[in-house]
Amino acid sequence: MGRAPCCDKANVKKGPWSPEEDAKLKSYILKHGTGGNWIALPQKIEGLRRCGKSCRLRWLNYLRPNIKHGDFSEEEDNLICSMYISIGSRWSIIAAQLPGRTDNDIKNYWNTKLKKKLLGDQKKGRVDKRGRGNNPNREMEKRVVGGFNYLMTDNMDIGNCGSSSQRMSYCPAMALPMSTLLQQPMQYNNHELPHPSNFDDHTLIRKLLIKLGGRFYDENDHHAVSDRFPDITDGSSSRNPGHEQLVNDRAASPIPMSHLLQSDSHFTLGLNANNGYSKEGLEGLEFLLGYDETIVRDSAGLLAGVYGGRGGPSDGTR
DNA sequence: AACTGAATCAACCGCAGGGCC
DNA sequence: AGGCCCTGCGGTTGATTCAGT
Repeated sequence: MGRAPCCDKANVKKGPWSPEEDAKLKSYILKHGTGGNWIALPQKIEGLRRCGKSCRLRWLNYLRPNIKHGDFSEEEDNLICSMYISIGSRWSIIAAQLPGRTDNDIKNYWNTKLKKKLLGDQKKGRVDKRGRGNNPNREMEKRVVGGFNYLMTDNMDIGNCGSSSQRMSYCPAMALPMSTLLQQPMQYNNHELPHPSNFDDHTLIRKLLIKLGGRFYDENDHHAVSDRFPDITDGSSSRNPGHEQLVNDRAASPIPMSHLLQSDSHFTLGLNANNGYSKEGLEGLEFLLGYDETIVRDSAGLLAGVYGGRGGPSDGTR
């Protein structure tokens, strides 16, 4: 049983591409196109002993025209961070918003630089020879990211952001300036994984949640919409096309807080272990919020509700 | 200058999903 | 309906480069 290999592994070259290989692939594709079949492509190129998958990757990430390499701008940083917080590691979707950037580039950039920037520039804990391994930072990152992903992705139908034709595309109202995320760098004991109760930095995440949650309203609170949705009325975050329409749409139908707290609500995060939510997500969420169950429940439900999320069961797989 | 650990990034791998037969 | 094949995606690996001592 098992899947047939995509190519004859014994007869294909692996590893870095040589300039000659690049030239062959590039000139062929520019002349003839890919023919809609990457697997068959290498056989058509004289002297190119590469797997079709490898050709595709090389073309998409390096050879195709208008690829942008090198430093990311502050604008790009902001967009990547806010989109990561919004939709998680959907690199291809994020890349689609950054002309000339590839998903691989963005992924690498996030993993090597932005994540550290976002989480603060802590000293390293125990690491292996290659800087990987089981150290407190990585563990914390996993949990923080797990919490973010759970909050921001698992409970949201991001397809509700923007028009249906732009399903899975960037939701501009969710963009946060990098400065917001960085205003309170994380600090913790370098030598051991901090227990959530000692993890002072959840205040940063809370700030983030509060900022995001600011789009919510409590039906018992009769403040004007403009008080609860300042970014809608001050125009400060309207640099993205379509933003104004989107926030106006939201202002027209803010979600009552009571929806969050109904056990059968689409917007509620149940904390019952049997409800199917991923353990990893809940742990991350708890970690982020210092095991404050009320805040965990309210924030997750709130975020899910704000962004049209469905609090339905999830097995944690995609 | 040499060594070592950390950072970077290109490339690989396995899987999921969709299209086609 | 079900199996096969291909594409695209995200996670991971490993070679190379960089920086610190």
